[in-house]
Amino acid sequence: MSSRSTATGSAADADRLAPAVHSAAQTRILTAARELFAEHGVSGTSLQMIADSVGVTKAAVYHQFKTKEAIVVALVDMELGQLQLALDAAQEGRGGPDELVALMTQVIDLAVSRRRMVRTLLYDPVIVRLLAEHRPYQVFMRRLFGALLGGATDPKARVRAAMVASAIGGVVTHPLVAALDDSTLRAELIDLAQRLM
Amino acid sequence: MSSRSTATGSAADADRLAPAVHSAAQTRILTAARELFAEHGVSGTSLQMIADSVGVTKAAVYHQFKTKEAIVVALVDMELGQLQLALDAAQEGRGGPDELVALMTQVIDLAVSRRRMVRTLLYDPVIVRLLAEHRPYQVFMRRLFGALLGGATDPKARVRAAMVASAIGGVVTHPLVAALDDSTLRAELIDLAQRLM
DNA sequence: GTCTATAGAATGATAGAC
DNA sequence: GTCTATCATTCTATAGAC
Repeated sequence: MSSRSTATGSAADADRLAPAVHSAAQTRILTAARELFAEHGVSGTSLQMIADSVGVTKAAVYHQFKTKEAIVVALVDMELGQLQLALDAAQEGRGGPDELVALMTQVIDLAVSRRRMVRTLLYDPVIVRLLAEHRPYQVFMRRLFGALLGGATDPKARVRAAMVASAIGGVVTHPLVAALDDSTLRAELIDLAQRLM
Repeated sequence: MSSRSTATGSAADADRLAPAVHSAAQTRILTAARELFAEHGVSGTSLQMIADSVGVTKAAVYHQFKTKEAIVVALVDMELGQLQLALDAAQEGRGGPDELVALMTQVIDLAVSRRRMVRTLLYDPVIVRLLAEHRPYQVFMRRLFGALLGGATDPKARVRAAMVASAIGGVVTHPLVAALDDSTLRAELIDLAQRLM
């Protein structure tokens, strides 16, 4: 029926990231914005650039999204929504070390397939602030980190979890592996991640 | 006398990052800019913000640095200059696995002590483009990656090197370890990095 | 080394027509 | 859903006085 909300993991329904539906025009804008944000960052991307990339005027963009921040929020919702599904899938068969391995694999799959957006999502100052200030994002990030930490909160566990998380996020954005194709990168990452745990 | 320029390592003198000398006024501006760039990113920081932070007008800032990019370049020079010294020190006693361990330790020290700037340096789109387009930076990054790869260029080595590099860079900026003090963080990082190699 | 004042372009955002 | 036209604000950058 509804989602579980136990002490160990998933959030209550009210705190879940709601999957938003977008019109065709909105989708065109979001697709262009994703590409531009990935290349220039959020602050480095103007509404004029987005409008030009879509092939419409600024006014048309503002008709679809009230503010620039609304575009950022819609994009973050989409990306984190994917991550939420991955986390759900990993926690499906609950408990044990299997959960962590499953989570790792899911996250690696996602990170590799969305390489271009990962850096922006993890490190762009505008998005970092957004994630820190909006309740639903806070709740989700806590759940994700919780799964990564597996209950522990000591320095050793924190550094290890931070390392696994940023190693995955960092590798897929690293110039050294820019030329590698997705499947090679994914295979190597899974191999190395398991050695880290 | 002058620096070595063998096949394996250091760059010729002409390609080394030259240590610039700055006036007191310039240093005040660079210090303020470093803090603001770290928090808002380069694109998210205006010259007005820098001027306000220093306590002068924009015109005074422009008197010290001809353009905003000149400020970015000066900052990147300073930070990479530190890294260059660390790389020099690590390659002092040449060869063997010792070099890699020494490099790791040096880089971790630097990354931990400059936590706030690391994210900007590694991931800010403006700086990423700067590093990719300016010759001296390209040369230095190649040298650094070369030391990290230890000669190998296969996918496995690339992913491993990218992982070590981004694990260090990523961990020190990660919210999970924000509360840890420098020495704890450094110790845990060195421990984990060695297990990665 | 810093100021006032300003130029000229670009920014985010809105009103109203089609 | 998109357009033209416009607003107020901010942006980088410069000229010239002190």
